[in-house]
Amino acid sequence: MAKRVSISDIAESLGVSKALVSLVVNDKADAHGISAETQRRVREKIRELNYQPDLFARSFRVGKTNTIGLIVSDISNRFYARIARDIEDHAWSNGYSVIICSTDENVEKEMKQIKLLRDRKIDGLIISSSQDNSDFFNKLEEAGFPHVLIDRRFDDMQSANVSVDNYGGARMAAEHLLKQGFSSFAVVALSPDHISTIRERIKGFTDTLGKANVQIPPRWLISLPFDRIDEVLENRFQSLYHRGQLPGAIFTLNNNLTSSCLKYLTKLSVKIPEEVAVIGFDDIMYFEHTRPTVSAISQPTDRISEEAFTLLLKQIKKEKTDKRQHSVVLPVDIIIRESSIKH
Amino acid sequence: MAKRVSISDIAESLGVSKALVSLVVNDKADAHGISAETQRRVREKIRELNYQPDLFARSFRVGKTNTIGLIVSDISNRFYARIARDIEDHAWSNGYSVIICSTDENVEKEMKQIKLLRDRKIDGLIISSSQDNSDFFNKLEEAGFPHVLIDRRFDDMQSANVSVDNYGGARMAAEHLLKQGFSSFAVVALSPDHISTIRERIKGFTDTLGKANVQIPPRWLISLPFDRIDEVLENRFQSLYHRGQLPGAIFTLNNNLTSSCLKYLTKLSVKIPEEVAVIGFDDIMYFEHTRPTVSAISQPTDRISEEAFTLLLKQIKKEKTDKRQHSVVLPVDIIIRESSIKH
DNA sequence: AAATGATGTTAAATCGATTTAGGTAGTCTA
DNA sequence: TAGACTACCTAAATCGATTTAACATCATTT
Repeated sequence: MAKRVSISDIAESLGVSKALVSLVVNDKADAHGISAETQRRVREKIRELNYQPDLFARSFRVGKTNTIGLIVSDISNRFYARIARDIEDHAWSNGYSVIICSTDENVEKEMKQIKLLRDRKIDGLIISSSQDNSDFFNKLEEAGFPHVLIDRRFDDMQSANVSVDNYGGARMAAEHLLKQGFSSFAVVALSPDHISTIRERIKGFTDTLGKANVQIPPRWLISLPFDRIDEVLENRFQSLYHRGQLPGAIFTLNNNLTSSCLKYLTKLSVKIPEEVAVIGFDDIMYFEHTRPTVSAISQPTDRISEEAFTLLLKQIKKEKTDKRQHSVVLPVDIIIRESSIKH
Repeated sequence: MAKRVSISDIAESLGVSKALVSLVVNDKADAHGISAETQRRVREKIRELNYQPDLFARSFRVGKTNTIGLIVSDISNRFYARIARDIEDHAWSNGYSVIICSTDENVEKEMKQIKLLRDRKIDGLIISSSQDNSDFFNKLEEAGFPHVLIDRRFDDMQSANVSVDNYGGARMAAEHLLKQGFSSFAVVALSPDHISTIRERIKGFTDTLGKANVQIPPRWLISLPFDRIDEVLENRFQSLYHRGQLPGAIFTLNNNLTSSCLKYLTKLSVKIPEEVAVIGFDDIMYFEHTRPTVSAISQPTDRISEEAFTLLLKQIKKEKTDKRQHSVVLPVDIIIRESSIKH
């Protein structure tokens, strides 16, 4: 394995200083009055020896790695997979690489990952956090570390953040179901109940039902632990089914939960939407093709990624930003398909 | 933003050398006969000043970054998303981070990404390559750079690699369709036709049909450009449909293609499987819930990830490996659902 | 002829660690 | 008491770049 050519090799073989070579490489030669002829010779030698600057060494020196971190609960979830892809694209076209971490909704793991990423000297972080308050990120903000929270938010939050109108989306879902004439409702949620998206979606839904004087009884507020969604949901559905206590309509709080509901209702031969209607938060392509096709609140993943990356880049480049543009809330759409149409 | 505590700060405040502190930090103190008392003082000071070694500087010095690269055509494709997640898990539990890149089947982009990742001094690379020959990777192998090819393979390949039995899977699909009594067949493939998975799947399918004296006419060999799958497929289906030339059964070569077929056949109100049957390579969870449910050849993504990471780690750790264990081919399963059952 | 200015270049510090070949002081042996 | 040995510790090189202050030359001005 031939040793790599370093800046010293160029300098020595040309009888000039490393400084000069560095200046040429970084296009600062003119500004430092290096003669055109010398620059030519350096460039020629660089080509001749196939010198490629060691980005790692440079990063070490200048303290910038051109790498950002992306932390989400699970990169294989379609919602986050799409966001990851979009962010990767934006990163790539701006010369950044992205390190991806999945937390499994585990706060401790998330903390370790953030620590590791900072040790690795990433330039910035985009994160959908599982934490239950903003303390940590407020500290990060104070420390001036570039970061953008996506998807989930906190109440007294200083950090830049991009989220969607969860409350509004849930309200649309509720209004739609009410208009269809359903009268009993269940919510299938995720169990760390401090997560803002979950809270807001539940609130949007129940508030709207409340206005129509509809309450959701506790047995229909189903909250599933992240790592045992399937198992627990199947049990709950079974027991509700056998007691004849299935609701008229179910609002599921993310695409995984929607899929699981589909799966276990189907397994019980419960007809959707005739016996139980379903509408979910977060739309994915497959809901167009399932049996029945599934109604969902669709989130603009591409815009989330774009806004988040833009906000992050501004912080990294230390551009002055208006704190009011710091917090972006994007609109959602309701996509009505068969699963929520009253028979 | 308070400056970080460095090893010199510890050394100075204690009146010892940086070397000593480093030895203590790296648990090499005993081996170097540093007295227990001194070690205690160092550790105490480290705690007191909350010193955290700069991993980046360390990486620079020792030439290991504890970072690996993962390059695939599209991280938002469910197949790769799952693999990414699994690899990330293995990496995390072994102290590695992973940088993810999507190539969009663009060889030039792939080359640039590899170059960038190597510049960033990743310790190893797992890649599903879009290249059309093994030259580049053979060079990489010669250079001793740790890497594992996944999913796609090359003929005269030196590099470690993990793939599945594409030929066998395609044969199963063909045999199944023949047994169902279908007599005319189309293949929906991806257009860079040098990709091994595509080639092997086509060959496995056509070979098997050939043995039953069935040929596929050119109009039913549909090859779609990666970036315009939907657009082109819709056109092809429309023209076939209007000329009454739809085949009895379609074999689609990956989960995206399967989804697209579903979409555009449905759009034309073509009944699956009554008018056209469908079976796809690569199973995803949703195929259990689509209308109709979709038959597919299922790949063991978890084992692909596991084998790939294991092989990579061995190379990174420079463990002697038997070249015969260098090339892993995993078995696939056929999952028969409604879409391929003859009416 | 001295001062000033312009032009082109470099020495050396620096980033924060790791590593290796020694050095010192005290004790023990012959 | 010289030499060897032990126990502890350190100086300095190194990884590969960037950056800044300063230094030669030589030409021009006063």
